[in-house]
Amino acid sequence: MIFSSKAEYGVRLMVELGRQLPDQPTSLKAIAEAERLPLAYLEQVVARLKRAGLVMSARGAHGGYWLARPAEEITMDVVVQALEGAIAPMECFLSETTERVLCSHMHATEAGQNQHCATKLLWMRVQGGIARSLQTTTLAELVEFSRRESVAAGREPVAPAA
Amino acid sequence: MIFSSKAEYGVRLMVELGRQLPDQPTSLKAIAEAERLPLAYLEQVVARLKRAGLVMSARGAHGGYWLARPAEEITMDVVVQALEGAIAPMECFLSETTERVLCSHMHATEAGQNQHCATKLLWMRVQGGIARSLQTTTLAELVEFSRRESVAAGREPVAPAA
DNA sequence: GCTTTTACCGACCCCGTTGGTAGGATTTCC
DNA sequence: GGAAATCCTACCAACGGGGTCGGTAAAAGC
Repeated sequence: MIFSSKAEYGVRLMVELGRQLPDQPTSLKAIAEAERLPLAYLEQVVARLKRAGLVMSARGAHGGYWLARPAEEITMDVVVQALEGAIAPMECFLSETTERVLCSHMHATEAGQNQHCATKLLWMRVQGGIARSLQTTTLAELVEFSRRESVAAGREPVAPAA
Repeated sequence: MIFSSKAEYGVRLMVELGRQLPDQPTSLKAIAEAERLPLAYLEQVVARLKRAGLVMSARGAHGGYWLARPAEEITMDVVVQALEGAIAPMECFLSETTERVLCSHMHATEAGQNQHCATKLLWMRVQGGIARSLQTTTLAELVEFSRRESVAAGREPVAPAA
């Protein structure tokens, strides 16, 4: 599998926040219940989003999380990167130090020369394909998609206080 | 990481076979030495390629493996699929029984209705991006790429018998 | 027919990551 | 002060990845 459950849960969490009024805190508990996800685990997930500056939070009673920017300005490559770390087709596409993706992908020959290994071309294309699809999708699109679905099902964004 | 070392090794193995004369067996040992890969592990990798009908083999002395079809007719989605199994962005994109990718990605609501979860749109796009890049790359391209590189480095395809 | 070379097969094993849980500390609102 | 929330760290079981090992079967050369 390409993405772990962290990506799945994190994206769903972001969508849920995108459905809310801006700048109004939503508690993790409400989101966990709405999405049927384990609260304690969601805490770890949302921590990554916070470190990446994608969400803001308020502690204490009536606290919670909200989007740091409008959903239109959040592209999914940033979200996924925050949740999964740099995504790359292969190990060697990662520079340990910078966590940035760059392709060395060489191996030494007997003559001591460096040579691009044959798979480089393929992994570059795959990586390009993924990056493009993530960069061209905004959180706002997913929120809109989600709204259409839930209107059809007659579901509220988050269980409102009864 | 998206692909495991099986994909990496397997692709390199296929490229190495693509560099050989057609229908002439090349031993795994030669390939393992040329690519500096563990022979015992390569055996497992090549077994997958064989099961998928991508390579053929002959046992005994002077035996080995060769491509079942010309490299021009082998697209990399088939190769990667053989090595890694069906690739999907998320667990739930896989049908257990068929190993074919199909997206149910629903979850039940309180009302008992099914609803596409919000991430579906995103994963679909990612999957499309990957599939396209794999389908539009042929083994022949990688072989050509590899030849250009090794000409520059003055390297032989596989160590010839001395 | 024996040896060598190869493909083929299955069991095993170490280790890092995943997907959590547990328990607490701290902050804020009422 | 108590309830509701975020925050933080440690821990843990299970799984998959990346191999190794040992052995068997077949084909070629002598």
